[in-house]
Amino acid sequence: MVSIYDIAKAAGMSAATVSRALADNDKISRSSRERIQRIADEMGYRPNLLARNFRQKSSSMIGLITDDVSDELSGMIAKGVEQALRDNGFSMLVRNVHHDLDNEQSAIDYFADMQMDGVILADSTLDSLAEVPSTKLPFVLINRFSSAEEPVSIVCTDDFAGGYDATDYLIKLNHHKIAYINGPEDWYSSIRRLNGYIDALKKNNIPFHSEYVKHGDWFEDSGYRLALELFRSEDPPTAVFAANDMMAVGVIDAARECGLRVPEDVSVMGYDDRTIAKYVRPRLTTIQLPMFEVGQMAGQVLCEMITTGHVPDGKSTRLLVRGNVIERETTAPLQG
Amino acid sequence: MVSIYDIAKAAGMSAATVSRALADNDKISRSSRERIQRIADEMGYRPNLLARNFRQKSSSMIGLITDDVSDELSGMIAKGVEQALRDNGFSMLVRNVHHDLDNEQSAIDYFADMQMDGVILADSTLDSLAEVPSTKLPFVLINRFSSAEEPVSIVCTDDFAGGYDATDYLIKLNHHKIAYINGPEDWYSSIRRLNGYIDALKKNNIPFHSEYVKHGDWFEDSGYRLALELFRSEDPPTAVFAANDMMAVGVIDAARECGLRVPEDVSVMGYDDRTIAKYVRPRLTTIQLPMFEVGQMAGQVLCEMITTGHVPDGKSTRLLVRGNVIERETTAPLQG
DNA sequence: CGCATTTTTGCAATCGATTGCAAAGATTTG
DNA sequence: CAAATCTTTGCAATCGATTGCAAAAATGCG
Repeated sequence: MVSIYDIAKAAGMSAATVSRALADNDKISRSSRERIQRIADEMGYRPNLLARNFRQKSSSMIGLITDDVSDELSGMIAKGVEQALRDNGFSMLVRNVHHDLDNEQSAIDYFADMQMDGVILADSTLDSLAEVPSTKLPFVLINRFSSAEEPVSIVCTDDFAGGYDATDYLIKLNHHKIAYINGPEDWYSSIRRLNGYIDALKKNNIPFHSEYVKHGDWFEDSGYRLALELFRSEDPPTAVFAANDMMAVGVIDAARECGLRVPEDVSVMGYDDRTIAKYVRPRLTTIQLPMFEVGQMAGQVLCEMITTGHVPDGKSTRLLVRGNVIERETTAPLQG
Repeated sequence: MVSIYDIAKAAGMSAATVSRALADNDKISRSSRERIQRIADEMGYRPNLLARNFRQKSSSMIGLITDDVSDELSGMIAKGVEQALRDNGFSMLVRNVHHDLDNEQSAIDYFADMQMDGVILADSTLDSLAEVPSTKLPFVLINRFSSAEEPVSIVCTDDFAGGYDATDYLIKLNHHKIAYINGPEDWYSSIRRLNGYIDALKKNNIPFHSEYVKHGDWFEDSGYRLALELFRSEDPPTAVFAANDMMAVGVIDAARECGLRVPEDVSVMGYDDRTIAKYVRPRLTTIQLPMFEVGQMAGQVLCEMITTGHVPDGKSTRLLVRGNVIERETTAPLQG
């Protein structure tokens, strides 16, 4: 490998001059600069970034901690993060921690030892126990919360608004008997979506019936079972809002099983807008979460923190990203 | 930050000794080793990996080049790669190149400058023009081919076998009129799957009808349109095999539109086993590709190349991974 | 031309670790 | 007890760049 010393020798100048010339420093005369540049090209010089970064005490890399990149939403986040980082001259190291706090801590330690410039902690499926990570690196949280005192930067999808918008959309379709199949009770995101649901009912003067709220486990089958209960109850709902798309698919199955047509007899609303939402029949109306943009924002915020020297004003940044209702085929105005 | 020199001072020994002690080198007496270790812990010493890697001329990182991590299959590959790398003490830098060869080249250059230990080039959607990358780094290709002389390592899903197995599965169900909706004609993977389809017909003494082979563009809608043509033709097929799951969903739509029941009147077979296959109704029978394992194997092979010093025997390694038929609800024995 | 400025360049230290070789210290052995 | 051997430690170089400061060269000006 050719180093700046080799170039220096070939050019009959010092390594310092070569370094500055290649950095296009204007302390070096134009003629020397061009000559050195040319020689470097001829010799096929490539800078050793490890050496440079080491000297500079910054790796120009940031670490992305995620539970599982192969999850569709996490993948979108990763893509957005990578995009923003690249635009800012950073690159992205990924570590899947599989819902394990020990893995997470060891990833953070590794990042710190590697002199990473920052960390993004994305979308922990463990959000019930999401904590502020212990690290001195600048970091940004995605869809996680912090109970700590210190200011943190967070980019989050707006679960409350999502719950509200979904419910409000169904109400606008004249539905009053709207059931909500939530995720597990102890998840923050579940709680926030539920609050959005409740708020939408209240704002529209629709009484809240606790029998209309069920808690699933995010999986299809729980949506199916709980919807069955709802459809077979005394006073079945005319619309069901599920807290994710998988459970919504289960709801559609349950409706079919009960001889109910979707959307004519019952409307179904999902959440997340995963790919499956476009492929099930009827196509699922759902809340789309712009995860790519969320990742991008998180990346951007982190880069700014790094560039400008950590936390802006020593204050927490909290970006709430609102999703959109994507109207497809599982919702329709209430008949009669 | 505390360095080994700080520890050396505190311990009254030289930095060399500290370095060796922490590396658990047995040239250092047990007592010194323990004392140094203890002091390091007390001072909260963390090794600077950038310095270490720089000195060692190896970053312990490998680069993953992919078109788009947010694609489900690429995400699975990335997950498998990361797993294998971590097991071997490497970490993974990801770069999305979005089907752009310039991006790919610049990513490779960056990786080389960064002193990465290797590169994995995954799953180019551009496979028609997949070429051997120009790099001196050890690399492994995933689902790509090389037209070059030099030996390369490749991990690939077995498209021929996939095409064969899918077709054979339908034949075993007594179908003889089997249509195949392929991807674009100029994709290698399309060609190989088609050959598998043809071979299965031949082995089972079923005449090949070119009217039964159509070329789509991988998207749902092309599956729909081409299936419509098939179902409305003179002699409609009793089974349709689509070269991916998206097009298969289109086929199901077309069948429904033509008043054909799936699977009673027509069987439908997909390819890839994406998540949507489990969520469409009826659930899609398809060829499952173990992408996680593919990624893992590629990672493993690369780590071995790096550890043992590049290409084994100077010969190409070519691992072909066969998928499995996942029986679900869109296929059934031919009636009557 | 000589002195003051300005522009270019080089010296040498530095970042934090690792490592070959030699030296010092400890232990064994005849 | 001295010589030989083995164990433990330190010196100093090295990896490839960057950078503060000083020196050298070029230029300007009276």
